[in-house]
Amino acid sequence: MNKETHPSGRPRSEQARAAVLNAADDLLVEIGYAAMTMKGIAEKARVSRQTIYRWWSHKAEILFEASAADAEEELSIQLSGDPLADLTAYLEALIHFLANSPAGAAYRALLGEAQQDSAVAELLSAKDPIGDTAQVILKHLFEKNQVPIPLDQATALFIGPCFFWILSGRDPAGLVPQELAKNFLSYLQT
Amino acid sequence: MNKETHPSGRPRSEQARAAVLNAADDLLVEIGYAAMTMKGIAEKARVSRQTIYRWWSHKAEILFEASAADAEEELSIQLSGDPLADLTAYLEALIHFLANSPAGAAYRALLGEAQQDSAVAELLSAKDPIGDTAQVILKHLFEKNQVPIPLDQATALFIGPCFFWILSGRDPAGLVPQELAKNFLSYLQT
Amino acid sequence: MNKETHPSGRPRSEQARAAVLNAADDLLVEIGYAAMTMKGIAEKARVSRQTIYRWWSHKAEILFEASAADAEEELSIQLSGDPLADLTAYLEALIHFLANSPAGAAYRALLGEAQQDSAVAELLSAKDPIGDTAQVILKHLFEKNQVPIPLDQATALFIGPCFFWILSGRDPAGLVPQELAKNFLSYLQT
Amino acid sequence: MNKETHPSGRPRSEQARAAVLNAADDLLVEIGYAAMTMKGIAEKARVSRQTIYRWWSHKAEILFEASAADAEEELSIQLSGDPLADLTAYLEALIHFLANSPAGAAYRALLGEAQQDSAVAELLSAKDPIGDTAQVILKHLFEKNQVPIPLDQATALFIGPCFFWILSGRDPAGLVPQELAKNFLSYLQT
DNA sequence: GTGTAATCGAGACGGTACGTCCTGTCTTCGG
DNA sequence: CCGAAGACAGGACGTACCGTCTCGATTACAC
Repeated sequence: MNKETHPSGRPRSEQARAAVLNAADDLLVEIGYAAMTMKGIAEKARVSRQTIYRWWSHKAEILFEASAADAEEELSIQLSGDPLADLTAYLEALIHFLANSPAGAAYRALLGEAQQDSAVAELLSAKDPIGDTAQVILKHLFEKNQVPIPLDQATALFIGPCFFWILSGRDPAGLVPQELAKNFLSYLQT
Repeated sequence: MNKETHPSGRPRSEQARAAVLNAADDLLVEIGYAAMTMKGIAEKARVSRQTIYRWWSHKAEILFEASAADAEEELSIQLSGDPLADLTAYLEALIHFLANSPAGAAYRALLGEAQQDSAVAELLSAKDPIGDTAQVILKHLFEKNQVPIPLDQATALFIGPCFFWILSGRDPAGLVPQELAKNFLSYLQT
Repeated sequence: MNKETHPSGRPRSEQARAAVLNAADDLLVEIGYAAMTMKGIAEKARVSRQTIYRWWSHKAEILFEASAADAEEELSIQLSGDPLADLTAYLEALIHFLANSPAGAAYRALLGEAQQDSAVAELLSAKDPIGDTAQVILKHLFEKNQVPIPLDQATALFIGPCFFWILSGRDPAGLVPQELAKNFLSYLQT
Repeated sequence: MNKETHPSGRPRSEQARAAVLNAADDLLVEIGYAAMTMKGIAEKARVSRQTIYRWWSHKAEILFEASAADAEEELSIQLSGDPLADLTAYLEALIHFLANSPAGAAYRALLGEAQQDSAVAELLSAKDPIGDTAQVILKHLFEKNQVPIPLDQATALFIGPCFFWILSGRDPAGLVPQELAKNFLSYLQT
């Protein structure tokens, strides 16, 4: 038996699920997170409101599911092995993600919501697209050298400045990824 | 003289203004930003809804006005002249502000809203309590030494890690202000 | 069969409909038409405001639906066949209706509103409780004798004096139904 | 001393009074009675809201004062001495007044309000433009002949049918003043 | 002239209803 | 059991008008 045994009754409609996630994605770009409503998503997806509430509890949850894969992909870079190049590449991807990508807009919206709503906060800490991908880069980097600080603190030092810069509304053009990467590397060698 | 001559009509009630700001402050602590409503603020302040809309356009604007002074004060530290001590003290204040203070909760809420609402974004960039106070510390620090990078980028490097750490929902106990300050100083000397 | 097949979705709640009409009826008696509000009706009926707006557009429409049946009944008299007796009985019913009955108060309110609001005017002309019932009496009367004037003009001659007397605020005790009926009959014989 | 001795202080502005009455008149024609507001009148008249409330208590009161003179004039006909001609002329004036004149629209609005608001009812019964003018005609008519019924009841018989016809929303073109007058005269001779 | 007093405009105040919107739940029918 | 449709109670939205209030400015009469 390879298939999950179906309990009984009509199975969940994959079509409805996809329609909801697509609608959420589209609405985020079209009208923004704040203006998104459960009702709006349902109508855009041509899906009953009840169906949405059956499978998701917040619009945050929908958006998270809708954008997680995109976020993961946008922040996954090809590792070259050259530390400076890899760090720079990651920061470039991160800046683009946070400042220009729809998935990044979703992330910023969710992070904003997470400041107030602990359910959203848990969602993000369970699977943090930025923290997770950054750790992959750093873990690879640290395998060669012995490093004096914990991985998550290194992550904060690495991406914190970019994060602050963009979330506080500053112009992303003012950031120079290579400088930031160089600075981070020099710190590690201290 | 120096007093603004009253233009015409009944003057604005200072009592109403204060009542609204206090009500907003109280509600933030009691029920949180997301659950705050204009109606709720009006009722708590024993003020007409129209009176609120006459002077503020968003709950964000009210909260901003209500918490700006507190934020400013909490982030203003006594400068000792010792760079490491001053930076450490500021970071301690910042961490407490972001993680534990009501004014900090207001700030995080506003920052979250700013990701979606450009009106709130402007509000914050016009008078950013964190950026502004951090710059004061750094400006003072830089007067002695020539520094190779612009002030605002130095600010990002200085506070970015803390900022990321807390906003991404990590435990503030994991931060060691003195280490962060030391690291920042060592970077400056490169 | 003869039952309307239910189109789709949850069917309209008969309970809510009745609660609204009752609430409107009660409020008319308790506080009067002018003081009635959509909000007040909703609260009294323990019904959502939206539910009211879904089915009625004005308070006039609610009141009309609530009082139409009562009005019809109060103005329907048993025909005896004796012209003078029938006309007198109708005028007595009409005077009581206009001057003392809640349904009559509703009618007077609607007629007042109709002077300003064409939507209400249409409502009343589509189903005018007074005009309609009076015509029934007169039509029956006219079957025997040939009558030289149109039915609606005869109606105006018949009930116009009572109508004017009461709506202009005069004391209904000053009206003598039998005299009015006698006068009307003598006119018909001219 | 023929002038009321002025008590003290600034005297009432005749200009403001006229501006308010004109504004009320204009607004009645432009937007109708229901849409008229005290605020709207004040703004149209370029007058302070307080000034209005100082001298009038309802919009009904304003409108009454604004239209009373017009109503009086429109319903005052030149008496020829010929009963049929005079009655017909009056009914023609009445029909035009109720159906087409702005002053008549004001009257219908006030009468509608009077059904609900006793303050307005008193206003109208104190100085009823229709009842009063009709009585003038009838009183003159009755001076010659002995008449068996009270004046006010004769008034109701005379104008009631027109009154009902128009207020119930029927087309005034369906009324034939001369027929009504003839009918009324024949009744008097019974 | 110099009060004194009631007027005027302007416009803010606490209230309250408006009609709309969205929430999350429910009740139908049909697949 | 799922899903579409849509009605339900509830409650916030931002607006409008209510009638009252507090201003400064104006305009009369009385001293």
